[in-house]
Amino acid sequence: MPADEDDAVQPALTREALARAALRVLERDGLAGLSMRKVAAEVGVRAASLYWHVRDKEELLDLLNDALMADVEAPPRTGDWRVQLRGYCERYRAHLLGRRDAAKVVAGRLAPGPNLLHLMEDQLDRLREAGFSAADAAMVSYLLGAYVQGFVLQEQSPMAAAETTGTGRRELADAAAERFRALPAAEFPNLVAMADDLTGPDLDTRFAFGLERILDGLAALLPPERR
Amino acid sequence: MPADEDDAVQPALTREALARAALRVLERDGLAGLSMRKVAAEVGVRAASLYWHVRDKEELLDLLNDALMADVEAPPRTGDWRVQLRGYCERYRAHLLGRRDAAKVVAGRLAPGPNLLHLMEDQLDRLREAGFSAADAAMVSYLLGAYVQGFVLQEQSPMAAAETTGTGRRELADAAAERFRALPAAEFPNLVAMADDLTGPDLDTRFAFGLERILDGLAALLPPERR
DNA sequence: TCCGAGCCCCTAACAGTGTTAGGTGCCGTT
DNA sequence: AACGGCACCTAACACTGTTAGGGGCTCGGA
Repeated sequence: MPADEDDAVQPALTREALARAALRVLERDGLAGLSMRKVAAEVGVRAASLYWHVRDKEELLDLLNDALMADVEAPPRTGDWRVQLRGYCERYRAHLLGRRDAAKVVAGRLAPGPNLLHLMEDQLDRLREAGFSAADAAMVSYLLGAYVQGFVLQEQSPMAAAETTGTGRRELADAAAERFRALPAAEFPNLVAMADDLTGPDLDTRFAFGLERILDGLAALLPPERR
Repeated sequence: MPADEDDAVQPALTREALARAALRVLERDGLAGLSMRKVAAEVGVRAASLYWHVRDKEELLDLLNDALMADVEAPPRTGDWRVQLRGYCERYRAHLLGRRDAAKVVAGRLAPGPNLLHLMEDQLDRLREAGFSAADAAMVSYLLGAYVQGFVLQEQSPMAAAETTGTGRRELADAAAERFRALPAAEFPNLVAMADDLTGPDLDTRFAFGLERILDGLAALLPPERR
């Protein structure tokens, strides 16, 4: 049984090939279904052989983490800082949303790989050019990262649940609203009254809302003529 | 062998007792070391018996999730909306930081338990009182949740690493700065130049920075006289 | 008083997990 | 021709979540 069509192109079993194989397994079976044995099979090898190239499963996940960051496209370098930063966050979110369980893999993983480093470099460069101080730029980068990772982490779990249970996102949101409405009104007056507000707006507009608030807050850091 | 000093106080094996046991195992062995067998042992029972009270490990984690949210103390209901909201986020962060792997457990877990519902209720109430519209209040709650969860998730992983490797946080940050400085300056000019800015400020000030930016952005939603 | 029902726990096992020890063939160098 | 190390292998270990089936225990009804 041919294990992998890459074998012709990439006969050597490198760490990069391992990362790509892990990426395919992740896409197929999700993070919970990603095992050393499956990744090994994907490259046509038995599990123990992976430990020649990689110390741990943890190290393989680090590789996978960087592979996940491979093709995040940076926004065009046109327009003011606000549209560029917005573009960055939107594309980053879309990228994570597009790969299965990406947020869970990325979440809380230190040791940024080369791909992420390039992204940071580019982002910091634009922040400096926009007029943010070095100290502020570093903080802003951290802030934006925390927001979009946190957001995607929360929105991607229901996506996975919807996939496995077969229910659509609209039905899931409606069910959530129903749960809020069913709460005892004496104890949770706001949750009951705001059930629609809490579950109604789709995640795109929720993400955009938060992002615009943050950008508003960042603008106050700049001298008035550069806002 | 006595399994648990709670046995005298709480002889019945309820779901709540299970959640508390899981909490103790989490504190002792971390999320990776939390197994059904260990939780069972903690309540003086064998693993298979847990499945009488709980469908899944997933369901046990839902219970654990809510147990984790048990004693987050709300800030005093004094001062303007800004100090109250800031207090909320700071306490929430401190609470998560105080329990081992809390962020990883909470991250991306849908189905809020009763404890979290009470928190949301209280927070929404204050937002409404501050003058935010129902739609805005719902969005703001979501935004703040994403930010602090995302932030704590990123900062708690190094804490775990520091614990297991025995190195202090300061040394860890210094090592990170060193890695940035060692990068090829032609490819990563900003990362190299800003190494200190990126790793220097401690996480408390980084968290506060992002939070103040967000609060600034939220203020713009309110009519000028209520800011 | 006996009997069944349901609750709550048990043992045993299954398939699968990460990881290590030790062995084996091949390939380039000396 | 012998050697060293690279890159794989088999076999096994301890552990995981989960299920099947069984056994007491207590209760309500006949």
